[in-house]
Amino acid sequence: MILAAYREWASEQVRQALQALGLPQSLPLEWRDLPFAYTWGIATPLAMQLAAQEKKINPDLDVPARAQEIAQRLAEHLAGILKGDPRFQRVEAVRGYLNLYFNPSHVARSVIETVLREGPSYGRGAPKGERVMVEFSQPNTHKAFHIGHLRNAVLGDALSRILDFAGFETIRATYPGDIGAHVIKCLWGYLRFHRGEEPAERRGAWLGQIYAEAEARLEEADAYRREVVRFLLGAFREEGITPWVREFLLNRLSEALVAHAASGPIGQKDTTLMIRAMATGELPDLDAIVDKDWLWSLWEAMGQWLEELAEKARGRRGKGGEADRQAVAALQAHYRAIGHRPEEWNYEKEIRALFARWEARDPELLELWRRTREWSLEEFRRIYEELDISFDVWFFESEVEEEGKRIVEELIARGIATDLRPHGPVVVEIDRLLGQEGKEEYRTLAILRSDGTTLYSTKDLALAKRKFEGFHIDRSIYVVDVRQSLYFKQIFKILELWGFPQASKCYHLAYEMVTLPSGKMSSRAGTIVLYEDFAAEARERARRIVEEKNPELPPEQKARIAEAVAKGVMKYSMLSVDNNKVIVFDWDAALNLEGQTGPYLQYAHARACRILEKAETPVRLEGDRLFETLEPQEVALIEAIATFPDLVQSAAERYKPLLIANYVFDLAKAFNEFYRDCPVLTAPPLIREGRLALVAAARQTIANALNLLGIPAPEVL
RNA sequence: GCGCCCGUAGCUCAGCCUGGAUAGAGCGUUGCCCUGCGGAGGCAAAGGUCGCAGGUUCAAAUCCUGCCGGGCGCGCCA
Repeated sequence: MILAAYREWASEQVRQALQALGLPQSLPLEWRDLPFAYTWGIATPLAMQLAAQEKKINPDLDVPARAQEIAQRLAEHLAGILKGDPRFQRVEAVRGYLNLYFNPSHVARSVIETVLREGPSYGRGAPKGERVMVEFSQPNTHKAFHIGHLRNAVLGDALSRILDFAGFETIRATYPGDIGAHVIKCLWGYLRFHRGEEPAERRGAWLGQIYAEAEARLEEADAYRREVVRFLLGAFREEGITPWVREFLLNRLSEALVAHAASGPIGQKDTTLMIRAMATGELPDLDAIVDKDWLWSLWEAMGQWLEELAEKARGRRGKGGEADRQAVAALQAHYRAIGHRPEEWNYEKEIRALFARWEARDPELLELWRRTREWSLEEFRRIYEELDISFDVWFFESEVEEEGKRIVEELIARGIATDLRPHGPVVVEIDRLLGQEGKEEYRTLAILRSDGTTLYSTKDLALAKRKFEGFHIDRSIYVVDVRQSLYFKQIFKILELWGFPQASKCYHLAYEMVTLPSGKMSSRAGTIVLYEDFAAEARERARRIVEEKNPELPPEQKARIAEAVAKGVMKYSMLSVDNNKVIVFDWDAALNLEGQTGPYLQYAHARACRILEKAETPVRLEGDRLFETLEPQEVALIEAIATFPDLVQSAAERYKPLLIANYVFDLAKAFNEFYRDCPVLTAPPLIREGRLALVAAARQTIANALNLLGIPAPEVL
């Protein structure tokens, strides 16, 4: 903002110089920062561009030499006309660049004045008159809140803060997943293994454990079922089997299959699947087999067949008899090893029954859902509070289900969606609708299950409508992990086909996953890093260092500082990596308190506070002789301070909190270098006054920038 | 198969949108700096075929094309 004014002034001077020297003025003038440290000015490659242009007419031209010549002439001319201007310091031509240096004291004053005048608003952009909704943090209730969710929440929060500060009217929305398969599974696990239990605290996390346990048991049950079916279909071709045994088993099996096929259309379908599987030797899709009770009866029958076989084998004579007996014994051993576990066989059936109760709105189940849902939500609220993250709107998946179903009907009626029920789901064949059949760009999205129950997409369509119509937003940002990129592309396209003009203003801010050195986090393998544990460890490490550095502080202040440092270290480790980069979570790297970390920034802020506190004099900017001499470190610091407003706009435009994260680090670094080399309190009066004002401005800017990241800036660390 | 993302120092990452001077940090390693406002700091050294190959350009880590490695997506999951 401030620098922009200087840049404009410089541009005007260069334009006049070009005219005076009879050089072409057609090229757009570009300015860039000087690459050298501790200098203050801007540079333009204009002369190189002019020389390149001349080369088109004169191909033999030595471009670098000619560029330097032009730059030299411009520099000489500018030096002449700018002499005496208070803003100007010097101008030079280097390697074809035209470098223009500003009068440091002049700029210093205007920068610092601006910061001190605007205070917490320094860097705030003018109102844009545009309403933006940022949807972020969509954790599932009944599941654990882990560090992947943390990345999302921290990123969305920072983005919201940045957009708001940049001048957009920002609405922050969260969208917990409070219904769906995961909820049913969790409730099943609760009812089956933990009915009536309720821990006194951390009930949300406990529920997450129940969910993980349920998943594990279901997976185990699934493995069991597969083994059973594999044995049923493959026993006759096991190693060491004899023709006599094989024939017997195949006979019994075919009899059973024929009988089942005769039982009706379902039996026929199941039998077909089984026969095909037997032929190919591949396991059939278990979910496709409808009558699982029949499968189970087959399993029980298999036990009897083997008994029968064993009985008959006892009477077999000769060489073959021994082989037969051995084969049967092996089969029986295998059969017993797989075992008889009717409960596990039926887990899946129980889940389906629970789903049915849910769909029928069984009051008892609804009551349990409401109660347990609240356990999770109270934990989410506590986490958000802990992290200083707030929401203007709470959407719930459960609240948009019914509307979603209505929308699907509307889309069918308008020919956008294709109804394949009852043999398939309701789908939107997007590529076909766009007239690009054969292309695989948008593909096909299912928006309602064949049984009429809702999908994630059903609810998202309803949610989008609610955002547009209920909140009159101009723009809609979805902070969701990168795996859903195609999905959101599809949803936005459907919104467009549906006729929402805001569809083009929907943006999926994708971010990469948080993984572990060992790979993906998995609840099955028990490798999920809970937010809770991360935060506890962060607090503990922060507490230890506060204890070490400031043992004399009152305990409650130590606790407050540790809290702030923990927040800083967690958030910064999530924000200082670009969105599209996987964060491989490493405890020591994530919780390091030195180097490019949150506490480094907070430390710089605390140091500035300390100087201001010790000065015991108000910060003033009076008299003309301030900033007459400036150390390079002072110039660098002022420059860093001055770029903040531009950076805010850029971060908002590009949806990149990372820019702010990197910026605060550079700023804090500049401050620490200044701190080291430029004493404030012990300096002579005039210099002391100027530096004190600079410290105040630096402190303010660090605080403002940290605030955009949601990181607290304590006065004492 | 189709699509998206990543590949820069021993490790973790900025820089790429919008091409520009000697490619920057942090961690780690080595050596310094507290009788100065807080050493959670600062200074210095070592460390680079910017994945590879073409192309565009006066100029390429940056733009384009092709390849090679790695990750992810393409469900009646969310």
